[in-house]
Amino acid sequence: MKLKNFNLTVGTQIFKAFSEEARIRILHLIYKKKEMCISDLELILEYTQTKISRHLIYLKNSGLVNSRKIDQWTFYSLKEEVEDFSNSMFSYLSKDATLQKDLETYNTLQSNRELAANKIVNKQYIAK
Amino acid sequence: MKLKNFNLTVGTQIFKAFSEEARIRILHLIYKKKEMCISDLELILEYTQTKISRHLIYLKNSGLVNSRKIDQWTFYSLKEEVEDFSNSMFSYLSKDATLQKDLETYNTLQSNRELAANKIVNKQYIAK
DNA sequence: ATACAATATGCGAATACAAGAATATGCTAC
DNA sequence: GTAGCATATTCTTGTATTCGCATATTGTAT
Repeated sequence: MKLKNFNLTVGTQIFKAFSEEARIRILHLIYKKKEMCISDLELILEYTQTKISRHLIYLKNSGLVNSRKIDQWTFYSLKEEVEDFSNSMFSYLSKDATLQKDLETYNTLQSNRELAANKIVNKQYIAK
Repeated sequence: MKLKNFNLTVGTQIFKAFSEEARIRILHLIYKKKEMCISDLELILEYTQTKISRHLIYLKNSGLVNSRKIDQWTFYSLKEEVEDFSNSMFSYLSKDATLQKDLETYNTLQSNRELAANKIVNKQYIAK
């Protein structure tokens, strides 16, 4: 589903969201993994909790992500309307070393069962 | 021609360039009309000279535009490497009312021969 | 109730950005 | 040389961003 009115105002807001390294890395993981919580992003990106929390709130206020609580975790997911746009953007960035490494780090941590996502017993929670 | 290495660093820089209404409107006219000078942008967008000059220098430093002098005018054009990317971006924004109006204003001013582009006698100058 | 985990927020500091006014530069024409 | 035009730059002001630290909030487990 595409953004209905991608005008100047909405556009600048979305571009601004993508104009920060931390936000791109966060968005990228959300985009690839469908859902991410702060503590997992903390482990993967090695940012402080404050930093990640704030950027996620920024992204939520900008209308790029949704959030929902599962137990003590807040999971953030990409809004349907921006999936198409994000797809374009991340195809441009598909070769970036940092973003590739982030995905590898995710996989390693998941294999080692160190992610919060592993602690969710009922897998239906995670299923989109 | 595509950007060879559209990585995180280059990406955030380009996104930042697009995250400002004034810069988008300027870039859009450059994109559509191939070349624009400050005084023409001043007439069309009704921004101050300082504002336009600064944003153009910003865009040049960010590697999005080229510049060349013709007589007393400095003409700015899109860099080949970002044409593909700009094409995507402006297709998202193709329905925007402000951007459409800017093009109409350009046409009106050009018909009335009020643009600097009209004052260039030798049309070969403008031809890309 | 105490302790802990995940997340959010108030505060303060450093930095970056955007913009106008005035001025400077450089080029053209007379 | 003087005047005028197009553009760039300096100075300054106000505003926005980003971030860490410490603290608050909410929920869970014991």
